[in-house]
Amino acid sequence: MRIGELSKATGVPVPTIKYYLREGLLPAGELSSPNQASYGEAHIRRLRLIRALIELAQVPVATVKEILESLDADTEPLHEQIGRAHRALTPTRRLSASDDARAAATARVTKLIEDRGWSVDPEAPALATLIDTIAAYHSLGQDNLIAHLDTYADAVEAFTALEVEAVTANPTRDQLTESVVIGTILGETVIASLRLLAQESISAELWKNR
Amino acid sequence: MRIGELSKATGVPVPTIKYYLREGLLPAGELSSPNQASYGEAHIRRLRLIRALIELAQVPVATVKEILESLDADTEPLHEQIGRAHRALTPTRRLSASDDARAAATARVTKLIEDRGWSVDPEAPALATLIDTIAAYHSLGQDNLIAHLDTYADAVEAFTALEVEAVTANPTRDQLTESVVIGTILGETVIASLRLLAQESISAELWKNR
DNA sequence: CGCTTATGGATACTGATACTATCCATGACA
DNA sequence: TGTCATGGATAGTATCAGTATCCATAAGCG
Repeated sequence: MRIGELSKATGVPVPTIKYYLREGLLPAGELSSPNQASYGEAHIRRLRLIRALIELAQVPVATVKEILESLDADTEPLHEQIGRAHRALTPTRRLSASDDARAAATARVTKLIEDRGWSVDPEAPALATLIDTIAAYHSLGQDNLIAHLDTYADAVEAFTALEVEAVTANPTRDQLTESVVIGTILGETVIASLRLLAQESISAELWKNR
Repeated sequence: MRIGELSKATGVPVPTIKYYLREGLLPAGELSSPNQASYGEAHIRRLRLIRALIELAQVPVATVKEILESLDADTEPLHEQIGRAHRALTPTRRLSASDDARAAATARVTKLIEDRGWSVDPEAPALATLIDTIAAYHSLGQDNLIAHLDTYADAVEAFTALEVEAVTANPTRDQLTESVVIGTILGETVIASLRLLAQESISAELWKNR
């Protein structure tokens, strides 16, 4: 397959494919001569994955590169490989809060994790994000919403076990790690969309005549 | 309060505040003379909200502006005002898929919505995003993950009713709409973080020695 | 064989986004 | 009275995600 066909097969413009090649998101095709390379099925798959991450999940190109690199690093132990992908998948979203707001939020989150018996790396970026977000709720005067943290955690527990299980069913290691990435990222989009639809539906019902 | 104090109170640099004023995110202070304005508590609150949306939830500045405008448009009926804010909150994330993949995804999603008796505007951006995401799962060979769509929907239903209820408890209309915005956006961050933590915890347990 | 078109590779350019920096005339305040 | 901050305007910057252009070469067609 030549680059033009790869472009047709995926709907990605040729210059964009060249850009991804330059950036190392896509492995180079097999060169048959200095200006002729051929691409295969793997390139189509990779390109689809790249587009899904960038367009649907809004993952920055540099992060996509990291993720793909960790996908291809199949020499290290599985849980480390996945951890690396996972870390790349977690955006670092921070917001400086006052010290005591942070302390309170940290306490709240620590308690939640303890109560549930989760084993969480204290360095996990998602942990910092969660704490900052709780602190932000507080500083925005929305403490009443923090009260529902356990409801969120319950709901999350309800599907996470199934997600991990579904992913584990993959026969090969490559497929497993790829499923982790896709499941983690696209799953977030699915959950967010469902939530918005459910909110719309419920609130339309409730506030019809206010 | 002068701009320098506003800056100190919120941690936002003065030039950035000026930028937000220029962009219309923040209402101008009350001018006491051509080069002297005073800002109040409302400005602090507004600025905190802006920063939370931008930093934590990665909402683009232009969207923040739309959101704030809908917050301030308290002449229209409540559900319309909220609908407008809600629409601004929903990022339009699209990915072109093959026609039959889209059709299948649309059917799947329509069925889900019907089964649950949700009333959803067919124009809702979240709907298009959901359909595209389902189609993307398929084109990435992850149909097995689509099987869990109902599990996600169950979990989402579990907290959405409570969320809407919590928000409804707000005494004034202004507070209610602001809560909707904060709850919708920060809630997403909370859910995403919790999910990542839960995934990490469960998968660490499961794949310790693979 | 010749001609058009596509290709790989390199380099340069673009448009959007979110700030920063600078400038200036004026005003606050010590 | 002098220093500093301020409002307002305009210009500059860094990053990101592509696009565009160029070139020498190669493929495919008649």
